[in-house]
Amino acid sequence: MGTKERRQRQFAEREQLFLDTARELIRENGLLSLQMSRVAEKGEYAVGTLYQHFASKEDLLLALTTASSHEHLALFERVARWNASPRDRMFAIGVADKIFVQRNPEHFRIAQYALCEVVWRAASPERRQELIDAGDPIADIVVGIVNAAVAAGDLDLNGMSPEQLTIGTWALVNGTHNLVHAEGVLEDFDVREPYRLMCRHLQLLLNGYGWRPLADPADDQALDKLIDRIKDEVFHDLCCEK
Amino acid sequence: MGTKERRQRQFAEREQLFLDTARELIRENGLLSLQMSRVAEKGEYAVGTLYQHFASKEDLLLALTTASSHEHLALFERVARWNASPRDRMFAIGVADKIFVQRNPEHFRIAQYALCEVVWRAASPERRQELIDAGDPIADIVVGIVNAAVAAGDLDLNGMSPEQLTIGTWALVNGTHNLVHAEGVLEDFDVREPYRLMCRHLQLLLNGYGWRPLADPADDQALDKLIDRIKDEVFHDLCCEK
DNA sequence: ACTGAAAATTGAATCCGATTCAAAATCCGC
DNA sequence: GCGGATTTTGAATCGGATTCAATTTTCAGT
Repeated sequence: MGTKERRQRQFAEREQLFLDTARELIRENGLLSLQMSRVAEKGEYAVGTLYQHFASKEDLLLALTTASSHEHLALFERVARWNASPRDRMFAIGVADKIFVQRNPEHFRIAQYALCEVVWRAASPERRQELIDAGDPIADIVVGIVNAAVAAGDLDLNGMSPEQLTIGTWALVNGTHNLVHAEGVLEDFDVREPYRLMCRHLQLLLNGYGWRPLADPADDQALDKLIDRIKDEVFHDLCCEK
Repeated sequence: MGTKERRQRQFAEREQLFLDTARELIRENGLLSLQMSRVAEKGEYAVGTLYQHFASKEDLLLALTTASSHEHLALFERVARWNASPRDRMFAIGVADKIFVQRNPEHFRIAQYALCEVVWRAASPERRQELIDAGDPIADIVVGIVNAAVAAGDLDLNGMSPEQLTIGTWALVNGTHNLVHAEGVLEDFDVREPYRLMCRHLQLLLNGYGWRPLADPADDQALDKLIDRIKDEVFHDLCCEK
């Protein structure tokens, strides 16, 4: 009597297929030319079937964003499980973020669009809730590390809540992502290593919170060693690049 | 023989009318339900006439963003002309930004959407260039103040260029704007005074660059006095709020 | 004031792609 | 193998952006 279960499984598999197909089409042709009929065609189903899964194009876009967020969370969870000092884990969050961007190069373009009023409002409440729910545990992990850092005496929040610090750094990180992924605007604009700049500014922010400096900024070797250690201990199976 | 000139003037006036009308419709009904036919109707022209001005809906959205950016620039130019220390002028930039947001409450929602790949790519190259050009002088003013601050010994860039510092702070400011203006996502999320948080983080950043603290953070009165002075000397005709 | 070519304006018709839904195909317990 | 339930299909519909032929207005020349 496993019929129902099999059907559910097949349904879930097909949803994944559609998500992968859409992502591939976006990667190939850009978000602008994404068409529901093409997603269906490339997935080798009729449009009606695609609409069994996603009530609208907007729902599909939110679902894509949510799926990426789950991958994002999975990376952060490795860090949360990593048995290391808050200082090292906070740095590992940065490494995780970088790996996430590498593995989901289109995520921020899609997310930026999906969160715009026009797309957000057009999507169904259920999909919106899913996306909200996907973000919470990601923030929770960062807040947890901040709390651990405070407990370890690495950080002095000076009356501010861990959530506030997290939101503030999120604003910086997200602003940088948007800057980097802004389509075209910056074509002729020399943004030199914006992520390195972001790291520096994060460091300055954290220093402002009494964070013990991670490493002597001039000591690149110590930094590289830490990054290698994180890649080795936390993301060993994901870091193919040398 | 001023016929041509008059026609050009009338054309420009009508363009302004359409922009105002569109902004009003967005304020009333949201970006999602903006329709070209409604803009034309509310402006009391036929759609064809609207299309004389804007090649597409996307062009209209970029034009709206560009127009707001010009207002943004006008506020910053007051600061640039203000005869005060770099430190005070940098603070005045913050005040200018706040006034801008108050006077253009829908700007960031529109801009966030306009810069998404989908809208950006669909717009005409001319409109895109206009928007890019509108942003440059805004950044230049901030860079100029940063340079003045370095010259005055208020700021130690430590090898970083003023442009880089400006981009980094832009990422923080813009990330905060996006956070605050994100539609709906944060409905049930307690973002306590995100702008105050941003100011604090900006302060920390600038401190990290050796910026002499603006004021004793505990000395609210000195801060309020400075803000009052800025409103009085720079924005006297705009600050209606008590 | 009148005329006709040029410029501006109009809005009905077109187009495109998202979405629907009645029909056809498939599944599954008997 | 049957028949009702479920799933899939894709042609038809729909909504809104965009076009463009027809109409109206403008205005220099008379």
